[in-house]
Amino acid sequence: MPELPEVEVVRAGLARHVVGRAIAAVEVLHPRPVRREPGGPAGFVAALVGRTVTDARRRGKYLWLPLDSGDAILGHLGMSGQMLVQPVGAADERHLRVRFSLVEPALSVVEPALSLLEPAPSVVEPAPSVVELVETTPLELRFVDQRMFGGLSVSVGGAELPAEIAHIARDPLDPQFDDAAFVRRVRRRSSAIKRQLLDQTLVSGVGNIYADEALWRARLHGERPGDRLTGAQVTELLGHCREVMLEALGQGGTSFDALYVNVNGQSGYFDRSLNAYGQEGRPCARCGTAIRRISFMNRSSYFCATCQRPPRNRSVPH
DNA sequence: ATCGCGACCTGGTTGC
DNA sequence: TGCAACCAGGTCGCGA
Repeated sequence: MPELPEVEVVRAGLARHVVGRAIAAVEVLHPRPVRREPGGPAGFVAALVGRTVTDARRRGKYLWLPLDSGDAILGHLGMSGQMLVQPVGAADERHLRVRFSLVEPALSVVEPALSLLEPAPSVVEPAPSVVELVETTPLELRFVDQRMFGGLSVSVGGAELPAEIAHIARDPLDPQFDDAAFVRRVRRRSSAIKRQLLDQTLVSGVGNIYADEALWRARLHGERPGDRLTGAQVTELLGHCREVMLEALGQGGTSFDALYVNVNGQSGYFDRSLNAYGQEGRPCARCGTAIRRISFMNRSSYFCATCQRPPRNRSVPH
């Protein structure tokens, strides 16, 4: 499930392979992923054809591609979304929903070396062989999404920050994230701490998996009310959110070098490094107690009942 | 205003 | 064997 680290890997891939290219054609193969588009599939296509992608940005789990028109393509991967960069002619994926045909911008055709002299600031300079492939092969950006919880839309004037996601908080890896304000807000609410971690208006990018992992590291049960936690506890928990997502990002980093931008590989993090999520019945890495699974917020929550004591003053069935 | 829940989706797995 | 129920869960919208 794409959470912040996986979405960031996708963003970096788009920054490398898509930014600077022009959109020659758009094909919407299923209407649902563009359901948020006021103009429907036709409006979506019309707003994009002929535009050039100027950047690849992210806030929380949302991605957007600013365009030379001042608009942006706003996207969310949902549960199963992928952004794939494929050569023209590659077989269609089973759940291909939207296809963008990308052409080289005129500048690169005339002066192919320019992009080498001016790499995007936040992107590691790609290996020469990759650059050659990218700049000589016609590409497609493909939105593939089996379950279609994800979506794409055109955000009018949204190049800097789409108005549609103005309510989404900064994420913990954003240098401008306000730790003190987060701690203050959490401690003002009686809502369960896990619910607050998943509230994208408080902190973005954290999903069910990294919430469980951060709570395990902090030795906190997800049903503990926020207003019953100390400032030190919330601060430590926030640090664990950062830590666990940075570790996952590090393990997903290998796909930065691939032309094939994939989020479904789950960054390799899932196979080895999870201490709580999905570990029902396995011994806790700290104390050996079997990890338990409970239903919370109509989701699964995994925790160690020894290290993460459930709150006492609540009528929680067990 | 805040809070919490159901709906939206598909396909793999489980249960009868 | 066949079919129904269940499960995965991010986000939105609605009702309390």
